[in-house]
This record gives sequence, C-alpha cells and structure tokens, in this order.
Amino acid sequence: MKRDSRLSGVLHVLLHMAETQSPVTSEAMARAMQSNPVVIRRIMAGLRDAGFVRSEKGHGGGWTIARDLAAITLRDVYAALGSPALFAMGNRTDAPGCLVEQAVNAALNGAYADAEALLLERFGSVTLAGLSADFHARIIASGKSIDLETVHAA
Amino acid sequence: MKRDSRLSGVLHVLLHMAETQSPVTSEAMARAMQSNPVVIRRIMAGLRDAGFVRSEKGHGGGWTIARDLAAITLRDVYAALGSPALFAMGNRTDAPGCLVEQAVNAALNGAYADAEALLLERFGSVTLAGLSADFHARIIASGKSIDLETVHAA
DNA sequence: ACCCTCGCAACATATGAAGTTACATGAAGC
DNA sequence: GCTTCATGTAACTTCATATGTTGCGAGGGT
Repeated sequence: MKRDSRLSGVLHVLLHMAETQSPVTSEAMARAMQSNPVVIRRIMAGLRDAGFVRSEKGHGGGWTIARDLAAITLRDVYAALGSPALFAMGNRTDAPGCLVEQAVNAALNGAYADAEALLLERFGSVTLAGLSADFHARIIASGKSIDLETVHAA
Repeated sequence: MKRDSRLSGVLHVLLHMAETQSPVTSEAMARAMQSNPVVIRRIMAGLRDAGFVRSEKGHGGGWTIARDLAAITLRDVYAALGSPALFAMGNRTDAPGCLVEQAVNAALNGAYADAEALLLERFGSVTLAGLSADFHARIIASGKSIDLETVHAA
C-alpha cells in the first residue's frame, strides 16, 4: 500500500517556514522537499483555508505562517489536510448483511477507534512550537546549518 | 488511499469455516466473499504456514481449522498475514539528513508507535472464539440463517 | 508592459491490493 | 490407469489513489 506522506511533508514545510522571516515560495519549498510547486500548493491549500498560513501573490510573495506556532497542534494540521484515513487496513464491506462480518467489523472497528483516539490525542498534545524546539535542540547537538536551501541541496 | 482488507476478509472466512464440520473449498469461500479462489488461497497461505489452518487436495478437500478457536487471536492472524502496515500515513523520508525532518519524524513515529502498541494489544486480547461467541449472540438476536452460501447469496 | 507568484483544472505516472488466467501437483473415485 | 476435484503458484490484468506535470488564468509588484 502506498502511504500518504502529506502530514509529514506539510510539517516539514511549516517548520522551515518558521525559520525565515520573509515569505517562502512554493517553488523554493518544492526544491527543498524534492517535490513540485503544485503539490505544495495543493497541500497548503487546506492550511490556508484553516487560517494557519497566508499566501501572497506577486513579487516578494509566497507563504507565511499566520499564527503563533504554540497555537497549532499536529492534530490541527492533520484536520486541515482533510483528516485523511489513518489506518491502512479497512473492512472488506461496510454495513454487511452477514452477521459474521458484522461481528468481525465490530471487533476491528472498536480496536481502530481506540487506536485512533490515542493517536489524535497524541497529535493534539504536540504543537509546532514544540517541534521547533526539538529541532533547535538538534541543531545545537549537531552544529549543522539551518538554511532551507543548503540543508536540502542534495 | 486504497485500504487493505485482508485481515477483515480472512477473519470472515475463518469464522465461517468454524461453523462447518467439513472442509470448505477456496471456491466456496470465494463465492461467499464475492471474491476469487486464488485470492483466498493467497490470503490463507500465511495462516497455513503459521499452522492455524490445514489444506487438503482432491475430492472432499479444502480448508479446515487446525486449532482451538480460543487459541487464535486477531494478533496471530494479523501476524500470519505478514504484519502489513497498519497506518495509512508514513514519513516523507526515512533517515533524513534534514534536522527538521528528523524532528518531525521523531514526533510522528512516537505517536504511531504508541497507537500501534495499543492496537496490537487489542488484537491480542480478542480470540476467534470470542468473535464466534459474538456472532452467535447476533444470530440469537436476529433469528437469521447461518449457512455460508445462503447468507451471502446475492 | 513585464515579471513573479499563487489557484486550479486536467492529464500523466507509479505503486500496490485485488482479480484473473494458466498450468502443475496431488488425492479420491471410478 | 484415468478422470475429476482441489490446492499451489507464477504471471498477468485491473483498479484506486498518492504523487508529479503541464497549461493557463488571476492578481500583485516593478
């Protein structure tokens, strides 16, 4: 199964944005993520609609963070992406007539629901500010550069 | 994202097998699951190798359960399928050089690991015997047939 | 006027689960 | 022995969807 990496990707982008004062263009982000400007815009669209980031057109335009990093949790970001499916496994049939399948679905769904609740709670307890702090701790521990372009320059 | 329904499917098959004394052919299962005999065999191969079921060729052949239902947990079945990925979301890059991505991965992986532990623990606490009991409770509550072929006809 | 940059639709590619076909192997019945 | 029934497995096709690409329009700076 191909796994959805939008959450991972958008968090990466957001933290890099937090390191610069000026707007970051989709193109610069795409280079950094070894991806594509259109893909970036697609991912960011949900965050923009949710009010976490702003986009500006024209010269000097690009993306900027619109809120305090401490006010954005991973859960917020996840929701802004449209709350995509968390689990790679699903039920063969939903609302089946077969009682066996109903029993199976009930057991699996119960387990998935609990795991999902735990996961979302964890997501809700991590802010971008927390991630950024972790990031800066890693910088100190390694002495490496934090420049978006050079860090990702192949 | 397309979701893997092998776990759901194999549990369904196993519980139906438990309802009959005689071996069930892949063909009969496929009809019941609106699937294909080869797909069934593919799914069952892991369970056979794990010793949970037996297969016999020729006349009167097919699949039979090789162990007490109370001795098989959902976790065993999951493992017999090869422990496929549980989550639909993954990291954009594993072992990234970028410290930002390392921080992001660390946070996400921690949350996933906890959710996975919970999920597997839940799976480990549910036996096929338990599912079967739930199934029989549903039969009593509804008065429906339990025949594999008729339940799934149409 | 001319660049930039986002917005977005439409199309192309890649990956993996599910489904299909084909043939070999082995067991039961005749 | 031969036919029939069943699994075992490889190779192929189909289908869904995340990701990548192209193209064009709109809006904003120079």
